[in-house]
Amino acid sequence: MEKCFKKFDEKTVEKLIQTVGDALFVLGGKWTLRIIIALYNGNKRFSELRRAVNGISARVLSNELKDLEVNGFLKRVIDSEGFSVTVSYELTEYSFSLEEVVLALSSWGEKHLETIKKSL
Amino acid sequence: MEKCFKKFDEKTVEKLIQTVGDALFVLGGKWTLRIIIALYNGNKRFSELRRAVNGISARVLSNELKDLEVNGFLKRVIDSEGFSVTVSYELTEYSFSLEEVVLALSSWGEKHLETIKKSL
DNA sequence: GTTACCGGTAACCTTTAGTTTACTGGTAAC
DNA sequence: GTTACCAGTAAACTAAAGGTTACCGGTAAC
Repeated sequence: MEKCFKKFDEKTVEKLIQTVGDALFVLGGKWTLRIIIALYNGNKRFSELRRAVNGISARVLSNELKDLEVNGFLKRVIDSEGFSVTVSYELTEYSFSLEEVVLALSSWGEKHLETIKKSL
Repeated sequence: MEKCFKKFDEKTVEKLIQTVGDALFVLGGKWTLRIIIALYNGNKRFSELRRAVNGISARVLSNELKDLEVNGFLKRVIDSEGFSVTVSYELTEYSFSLEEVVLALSSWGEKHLETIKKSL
């Protein structure tokens, strides 16, 4: 039960610490992944995102969207064809490289919540 | 290239946002996962952890270890058999439910770093 | 013409996370 | 006996993240 867990050697652990750290540096924020996920089922406008990502303030959403654009996760799409200009946000292909991460976090988060509920 | 990404419906997205949020609430910190990973290749003592998890201060490590123990990720093991008492930290089985998350984050983090290097 | 939504921005404030420095009492090596 | 490692802790601080309130010009409905 104990020794069987020692499956990683030192070098591997060192590398895992580094790469997981790199990933969390980008994705570890409270809102980053939630915003990306909210765009998984199609483009959304600013106010739609505010509703989808419950609890986020306009200021934070605005800042996050800028960061996400700079980091290549989404594009700001301006449509000036109609009477009024509309802005919407569209994921880039790069965002979809996060699918594995999102699914792993999601299924762990779900199990974790169950575990907590049982222990109460 | 666009429509093919719309593979999640609204309900699914809503649930993903929730569960990923729950997971990040526990794991999203700067140090949490790094400490857990550092223990993957066997128990470590306080000062060993400080060295393994580069850059962490004693205070933060101490606090994190308390949280991790309360949340059931590790046990503080006191060995008073020798001449001097030694303390070490041991992962619980529950920590190993994180393997998928760790591997997903790690491989994404690695790819992300390459992407950034190329774009410079 | 007033009310409301849209896509934000600015200024200010609070909370959380993390750092630094200094210190503790005990063991052990030189 | 002094130097150093061990496992931390306390206090005081800084930095970063996030929240609150108020506001902007524009469109559009009633």
